[in-house]
Amino acid sequence: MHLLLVDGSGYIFRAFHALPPLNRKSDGLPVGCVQGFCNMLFKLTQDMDGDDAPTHMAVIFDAKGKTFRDDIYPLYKAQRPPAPEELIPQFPLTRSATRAFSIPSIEMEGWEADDIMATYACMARKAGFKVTIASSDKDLMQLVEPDGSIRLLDTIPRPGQPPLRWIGPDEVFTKFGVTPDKVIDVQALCGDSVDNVPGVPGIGVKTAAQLITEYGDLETLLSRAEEIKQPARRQKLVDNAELARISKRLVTLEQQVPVEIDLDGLIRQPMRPSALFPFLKAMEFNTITKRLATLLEANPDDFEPDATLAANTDTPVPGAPQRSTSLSVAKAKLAANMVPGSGPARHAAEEHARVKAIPVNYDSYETVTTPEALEAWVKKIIDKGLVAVDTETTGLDPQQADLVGICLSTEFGEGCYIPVGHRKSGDMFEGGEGLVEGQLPIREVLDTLRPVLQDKAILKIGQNVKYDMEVLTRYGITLAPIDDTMLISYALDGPRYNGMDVLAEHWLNHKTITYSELAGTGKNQKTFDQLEIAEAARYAAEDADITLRLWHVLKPRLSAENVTTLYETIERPLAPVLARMEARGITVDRQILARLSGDFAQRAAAFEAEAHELAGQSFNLGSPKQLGEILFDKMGIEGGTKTKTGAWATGADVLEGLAAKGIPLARTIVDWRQLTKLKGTYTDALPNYINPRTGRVHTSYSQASVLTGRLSSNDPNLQNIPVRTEDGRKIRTAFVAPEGKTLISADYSQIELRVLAHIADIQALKDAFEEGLDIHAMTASEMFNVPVEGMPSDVRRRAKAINFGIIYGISAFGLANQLGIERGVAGEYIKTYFERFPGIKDYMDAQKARVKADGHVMTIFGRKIQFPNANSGNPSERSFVERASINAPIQGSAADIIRRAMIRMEPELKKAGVEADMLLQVHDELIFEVPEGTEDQAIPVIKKVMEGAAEPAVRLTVPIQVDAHAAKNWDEAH
DNA sequence: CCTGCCCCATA
DNA sequence: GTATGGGGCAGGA
Repeated sequence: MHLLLVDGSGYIFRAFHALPPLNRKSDGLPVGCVQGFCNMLFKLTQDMDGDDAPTHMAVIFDAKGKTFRDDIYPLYKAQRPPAPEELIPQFPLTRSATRAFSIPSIEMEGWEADDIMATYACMARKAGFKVTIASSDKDLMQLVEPDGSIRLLDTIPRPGQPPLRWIGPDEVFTKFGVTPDKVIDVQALCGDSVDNVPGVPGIGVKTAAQLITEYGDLETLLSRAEEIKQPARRQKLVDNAELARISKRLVTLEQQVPVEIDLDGLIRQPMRPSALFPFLKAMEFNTITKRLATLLEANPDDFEPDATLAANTDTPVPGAPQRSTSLSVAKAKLAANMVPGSGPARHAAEEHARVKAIPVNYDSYETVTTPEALEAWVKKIIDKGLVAVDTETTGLDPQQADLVGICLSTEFGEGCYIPVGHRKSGDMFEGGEGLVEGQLPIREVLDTLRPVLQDKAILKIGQNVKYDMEVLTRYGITLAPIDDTMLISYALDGPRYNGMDVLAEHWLNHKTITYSELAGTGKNQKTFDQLEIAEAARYAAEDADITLRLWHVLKPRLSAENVTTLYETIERPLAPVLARMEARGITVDRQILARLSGDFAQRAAAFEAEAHELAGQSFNLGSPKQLGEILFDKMGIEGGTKTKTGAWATGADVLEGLAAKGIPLARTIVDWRQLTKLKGTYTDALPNYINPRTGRVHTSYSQASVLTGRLSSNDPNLQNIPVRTEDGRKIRTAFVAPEGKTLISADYSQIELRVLAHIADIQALKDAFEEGLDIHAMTASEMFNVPVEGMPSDVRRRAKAINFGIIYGISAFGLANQLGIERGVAGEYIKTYFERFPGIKDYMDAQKARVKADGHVMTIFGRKIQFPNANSGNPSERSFVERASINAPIQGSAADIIRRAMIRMEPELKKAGVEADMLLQVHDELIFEVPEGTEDQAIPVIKKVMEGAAEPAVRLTVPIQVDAHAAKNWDEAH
């Protein structure tokens, strides 16, 4: 028994590249490839004839669409150009050709041809077959068997070489330097630039083969990577272990594809003139027709050309065996990836168990107070190639806090604390005087550690490393490269377990010492420099120890759960970018804010007096409770609603309603609230955030707080600076460029609607964006049959609300509230919208189904957004999850896009020779500071980076538009 | 002094 | 209808 498997897709591309480009038949259909394909197929069967002729045969093709490999690594084969246009109609024709030759043609959605071939080869070998795979694809070399039961056959003509070249174990060894069973391990390390398999950067086939030969296999190599002598090579492997594991999964062929045809279905059939000649004649392949006519002793004139083949169809050839029609099997997830017992998942589980089993031992921690001890730690770090680092400081503001100590750990269960800034508790007014004795001088410690902290070959692991980076930057140390357990956890599980204490509790079942236990709480809480060194050391060294443990638990999960790409391409590189933005800060004009505060205070006081007058009594306008009682109890206004705790609702929408009903007090309160809000939250608060050292305001971005992947900003929050009202915008005028500089604001136009159009594949929306239309007006025109020209503003406003509603997972209830209309009317609007844009409903239903089935939805860049209560018994909770699951991929994909833009921005600006400092991010907007007069150089670069940020990982099917303006303050630049 | 609630600023 | 952070009030320590 002998099975011949033909790599059909390989044959097509070979035919395409080997033959003169445009060979068309008389009706213009390009068929050059089909012709080449037929010739090669025919020649192969002729060449294989003889004593050892195949008894079974099939041609296997790649199916359209994604495979499980795209889930593992979205960049897989990402840089492949799309198939040439003239090739596209020829794909189905090659299937028809195969069937015309009475050979089964097999392809399955969700799998590559290689997987199907691997499956058949494996099946056949077990059944005692000999297997030949006609392909020169090196990825198939992993299937070669030492006993010769599976071989490849390379039939590409090469000058000076025999037409048929067998590839057995020896040939594989020549190519990869290892036996066939180790080929995947080698490929995992060296990668493949053609298919975009990453491998370990900087490791080629030779090095890979040498490493695998020495360590036996990939997993052993990775677990013992720290033993490698060459520092650079060791570091590459330690850093990129997960990438290697991913690569291995990408190159490993699946041998368990659920094929529908068994081996008996592949028994060779004689060529049948009734199948063959109608096809060949339709294709107008005269030469091969003649040759086959001779061979089969048939007369082609007895057959009519198959008319169905004149067009571009995949109609089966009449008379061809039924079983050989193409298969289309629904994409199924590979069992191997789901089972916890398999490769990366098992590795992750084992690491978790190993780390968890070792209890925290505070006695094992060391306090470093001598140069010798410090040197010993440096040596340990160099030997190990990685270190967990944590800094202890006097406060929480990374732009102000002073360094008090550094903790390190190279081996979990161990750790040290290096105190450098503990102060004596001297007189209480000065807050202490002088350093506690017995600490190494801070300069000496930093100078000793600097080489390892900046060493490219030593990985620094931290929890919320951005903080430590900012502190250390102020002491002249650039911490790099880094890994961050908080960000790894965020990439895996979202913001669910933020904070090291929660992570330690959850993953290690260990309660860490809390800072309150150590330093007290409230206004008497000690700052870190006031703590006893011995006490501080336990807490601090534990931080480093736990961080390293968490890293060992969490890092392997990245590859086991297909999150490596997200982490490596978005989260990890973003942290240093944010650190620099925070360090730069932005100039805020104190005078402007002070003037505004005065103005707002005066006007608010007038409103307050007016309100007391109208209410007929004095009361606290800031108390919703008192206000509600006055409006609805004392004044007896009808129609008030209660909040869920039973208090009167007095929100702005309620008050607007009352004002419209002719209650002047309501309007007065709204106006008063607006002014006091602006004053309290902005004009009074912001000046307190001006850093005395830099004279600027430094917000802090949280990279790991938001479910959808957005950033959040706090202390102060610079992502909610007012913009909608005139008074509000005045606050923006206080955000200024310093002398000699200009601000640039660049914002994505309608990014979320564009993302929606792409994800949900809504042609009407895409067309509108392509044509640069006013999207809300277009929607209004579609929905209400009103021409865009001269459209009343209220019609557009309604459409705009609906568009936003769609993004938010619309409900009739919510839309009615927003527009102040009846529920029923809102329901009709939604119905009409779904009719006009039918794909939207499909998208929404798909997300709802997905979140129920998987417990998560995904952005286009593979960020998973978890909804643990997707199947909650509580109906309102469930509806909430449904709406959020509709919104999350849209908001999240947009968030991923701007994150990618931010990561690329600095290098691209530098490359373009443009000096521009990125200062702020406000979800769809980036703010820069540039030297005055260079705006026109900076803006095009900024726009280009932002507009192209999705590429090449995702090719968006809508244009992305960024608007950018320059001015001296944020209000005018926006 | 801490916490929950209400309200409101942004995308 | 989505996602946040923060100020002020009120109530319970």
